[in-house]
Amino acid sequence: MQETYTISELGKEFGISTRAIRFYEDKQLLCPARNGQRRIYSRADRTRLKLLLRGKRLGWPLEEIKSVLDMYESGDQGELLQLEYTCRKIEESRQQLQQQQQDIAAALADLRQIQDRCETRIDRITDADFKGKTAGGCSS
Amino acid sequence: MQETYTISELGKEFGISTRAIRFYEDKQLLCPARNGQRRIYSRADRTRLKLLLRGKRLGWPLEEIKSVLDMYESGDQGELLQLEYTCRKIEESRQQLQQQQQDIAAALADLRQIQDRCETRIDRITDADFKGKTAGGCSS
DNA sequence: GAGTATATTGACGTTTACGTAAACGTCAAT
DNA sequence: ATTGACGTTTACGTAAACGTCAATATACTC
Repeated sequence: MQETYTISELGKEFGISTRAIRFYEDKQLLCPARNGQRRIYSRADRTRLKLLLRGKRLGWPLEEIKSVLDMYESGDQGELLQLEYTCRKIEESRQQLQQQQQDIAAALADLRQIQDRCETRIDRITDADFKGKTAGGCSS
Repeated sequence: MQETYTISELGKEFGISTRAIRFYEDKQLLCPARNGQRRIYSRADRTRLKLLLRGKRLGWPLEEIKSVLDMYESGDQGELLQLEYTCRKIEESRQQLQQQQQDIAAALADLRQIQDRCETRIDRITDADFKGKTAGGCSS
């Protein structure tokens, strides 16, 4: 594994644009070193980006991702008030995650049901050459 | 439980604005009955809205939520091609959901770690009146 | 040292998901 | 008959998260 990365390397690796990466920096989610103008990303920067994208997949807004990312660095230092604030934020995030877990479980269960009905129906059509009519739903 | 609902009833129940609900209708995610101008929501409409909001909590864009919602109604009827398309969409959604499950598990594990470090640190400060200095991270 | 590739900083455009305000209808209560 | 609560459409505004140029700088390479 490399020590440092260019912006386009990271872009390719994670399948995002360099514009996006610079945008994240603009919003203080990243702050890579510089060689003159050029940005140089350390392994830590890469990890931060990786975590950032995980947050995105979970549908979090960038600002929330930022505050969570900041916990990683403030978790073992800082003032008492800072720490307590961080702890509260963590609790919030946990509850949100647990809500999401339930939502996902429910959604997966629903999808399984639909899939079953769907496949049964396909079998019937392809096997017996059944015919039916379309109806219902939100007609356009 | 009621048979029908007004727009503001649903708004209150789910903690969203009536504007949002009308917007969802605009985007074809809902299509309630009407009494003249007034919208009348059935239990099925309410369920649709409930599922819609679950999708939102999972960070899905409205258009994707729409296509998933439409599966609920097209799962047991429609043409062969329609059904196969629906099946593919379901597979996609499932994979996304499973990715999210992993992300959440990882995020929860990370949070636990940070929380531990955080609490240990708080204990040290409050118990022994330790002092430290702030540093690191993305300085503003 | 001219060309090509990659980088940078602006500036403006775009899409999504609503908020907000205007201007009006309807019905019940006062 | 007017006040107030609720509803309607139409239209414009906005914040987030980038995309898309354009103009410019730096680096490699033949």
